Amino acid sequence: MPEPSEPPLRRVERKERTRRAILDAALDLSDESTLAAISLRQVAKQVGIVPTAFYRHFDSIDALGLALVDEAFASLRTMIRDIRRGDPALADIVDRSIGVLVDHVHLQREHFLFIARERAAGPPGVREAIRHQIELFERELAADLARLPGTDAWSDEDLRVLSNLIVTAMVATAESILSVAGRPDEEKQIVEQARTQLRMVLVGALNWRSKP
Amino acid sequence: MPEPSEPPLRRVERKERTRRAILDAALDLSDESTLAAISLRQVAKQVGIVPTAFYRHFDSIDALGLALVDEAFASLRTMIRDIRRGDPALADIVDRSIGVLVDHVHLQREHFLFIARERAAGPPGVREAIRHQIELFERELAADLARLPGTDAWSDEDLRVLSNLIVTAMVATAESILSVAGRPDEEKQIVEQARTQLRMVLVGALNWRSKP
DNA sequence: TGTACATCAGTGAACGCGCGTTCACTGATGTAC
DNA sequence: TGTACATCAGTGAACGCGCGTTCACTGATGTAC
Repeated sequence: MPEPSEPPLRRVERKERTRRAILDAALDLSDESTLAAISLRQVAKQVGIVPTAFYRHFDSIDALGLALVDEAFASLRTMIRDIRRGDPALADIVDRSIGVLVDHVHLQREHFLFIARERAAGPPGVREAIRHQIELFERELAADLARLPGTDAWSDEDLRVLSNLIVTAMVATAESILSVAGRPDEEKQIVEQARTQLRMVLVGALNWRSKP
Repeated sequence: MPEPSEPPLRRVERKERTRRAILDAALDLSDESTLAAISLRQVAKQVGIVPTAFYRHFDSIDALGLALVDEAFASLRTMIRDIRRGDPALADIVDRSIGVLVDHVHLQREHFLFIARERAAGPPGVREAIRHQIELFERELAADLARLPGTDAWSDEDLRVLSNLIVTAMVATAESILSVAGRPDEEKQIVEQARTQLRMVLVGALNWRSKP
């Protein structure tokens, strides 16, 4: 009697598996253009289900988009946790942060692409959700910055402004890395550029408030 | 005998007028989502021509997209010229540059929206064209920065890095302004934030190379 | 100025296709007893 | 354990619609003589 290596899946497990396949297919297909341009039928075809079965999992492509935003930012949050881990000695904070960013851009390539693209071109609800998540990141970064030595005299406002500048530069760095995928020399240049930028910004920050 | 106020249009003039109407309609329609999601028939309908007449002017929606990139950047270049005009006294360069940017974002709202959106989500050729144009801006800005006092000892590389950081921050500022359209209070905050960021970056730049 | 012909922006019918959504259904899985 | 019924993920036919593209055309404008 052959030993069954895979126990049969429960109904809920099968459903979850199809849901995953739909999310993966949508992420994959929208990489070719954008969420706004893919059809329910394309997704269903790629998953291997009949178009009407889609409705058992999502109300619309827009609802699917919001689920993808949640997923993408969940994976970004593990990145932030990695950056936070270890002590924030100012000396190597730049190198370590950018190192983690680069690693995650490669590991979570599709999620970064999705966010970069739909932030600007997604359905309104999706854009809004992404904007909100990025704002949350800025707030967290501002709180982290407040813990660094040398920022004691800073106003909350200035912390947020600096945080926004850093997040903007990091988003742009991630986009640049994605746009030169497969050309390691150009990527190295971008990474080096990001390091220099972050250092320049920190030099500016450390010399801030000496002026008005 | 009534005096004819409008002389009859030549055939080439009529054609040019239709071409303009097509470009305007495409810009208008893609504002609702993205170039990748609008159809030739939607454009034709908005212009008031039959779908097949579209082909008298463009080979495809993609070709139309490239024409829009050219137009959008032509209008951006008038902005750059405005910023360049007048002497580059470091004192008010930040306020003046951001003032011009804000004015142009309002005047050329649709062009800025188009670039922000299609940069991330447009057809590949369109993305490429936008990326190229932004790179040209960075080079020009680097050349301008080289003429400022205090950058004599800078390497070309560092000038490009600083230029990229500034352009990135300004693109992000333009996007933020567009996203809060019609809420002047929030816009004021964004503009104030952009000023502070640019000053922080310049403080960093002025103190650069004192370090390694 | 008048005539004959060429150009060409825009027309309109037609095509096959993929779209989102409706509906009644099937049949395996789950549950109550 | 066995039976009877409920649930529900996925099916398949059908709908009306908008899509890009083809083709032969019209008729106003332009040009040559």
